[in-house]
Amino acid sequence: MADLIEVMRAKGMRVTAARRRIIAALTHLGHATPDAVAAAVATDGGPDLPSSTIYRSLDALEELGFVSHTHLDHRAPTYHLAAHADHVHLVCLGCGAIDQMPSAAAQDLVALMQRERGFRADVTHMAIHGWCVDCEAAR
Amino acid sequence: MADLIEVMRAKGMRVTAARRRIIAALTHLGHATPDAVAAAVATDGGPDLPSSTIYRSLDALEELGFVSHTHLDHRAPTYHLAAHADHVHLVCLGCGAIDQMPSAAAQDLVALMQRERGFRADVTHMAIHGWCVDCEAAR
DNA sequence: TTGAATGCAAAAAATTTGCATATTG
DNA sequence: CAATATGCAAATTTTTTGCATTCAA
Repeated sequence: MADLIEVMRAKGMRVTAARRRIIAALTHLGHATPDAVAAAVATDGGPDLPSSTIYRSLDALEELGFVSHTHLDHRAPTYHLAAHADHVHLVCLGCGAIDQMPSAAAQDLVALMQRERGFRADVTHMAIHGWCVDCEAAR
Repeated sequence: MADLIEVMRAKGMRVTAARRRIIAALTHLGHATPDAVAAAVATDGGPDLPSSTIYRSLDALEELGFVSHTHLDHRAPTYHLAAHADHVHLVCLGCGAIDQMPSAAAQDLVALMQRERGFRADVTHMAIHGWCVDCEAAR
């Protein structure tokens, strides 16, 4: 996190209280929707943050590369720190359960995309939808 | 599509004009946001469909398994017919370009998830984010 | 006939924007 | 001091819901 602060400054981006609190919330939550981030910072002792600040901060941090997001469920974008242990999400379409596997599981796919398309994929936190053992059995 | 109609009836689901038009729009468009579907049906000669009907129909068709959706970009869910040629989407975080590769490219990953977690993944139309050759070169 | 879907209007969510003010570097 | 970010209010955009009416089977 110390380096995150460094990079923010290096990029001319300001290290404000709001951003520190949002980063702290993400660190603590792991993954969170903008709404969940708002709820989290609301309980850290500081004043509530308007949603505009939440959105703008997440965007800024994402542009910087320290935060990214995926769509785990139907509607909400889920943000997380890039430094957060990287894994892919196995989202069950039946019960909604979310399992994880190390991103390395996708290394062959990544290599293939690189080789055939010159595409440098970021499969960190990628969401893969399907059916978990239990729901699959029930079908 | 004939079988789609059959299955709809078999499931006790009704084959209405609205649904036929929405299916036709998806067939024609390939991928489309609810908004794009609305725009498409608005030009097929019939009356405009209220967004509530668009949403409810897409949900119903998705539940049936004939339609599914992914999140290609930041905000909009993109729907497509399950029968639509299956591929994974390579979405560039830089320029937004969307390339495709056959879903088979992910077969190793699918096998791994199956083997280690009993998870039956549907990688059809899965979105993979990253950087295309050009944007990567520009970084 | 009768349950399923539609259409419409209104409500609820989610996200974005403008602008004056406060803060950071 | 100058540029950047915040806070707040308002506007957009997107999605959902209730309910009377219509339609498919």
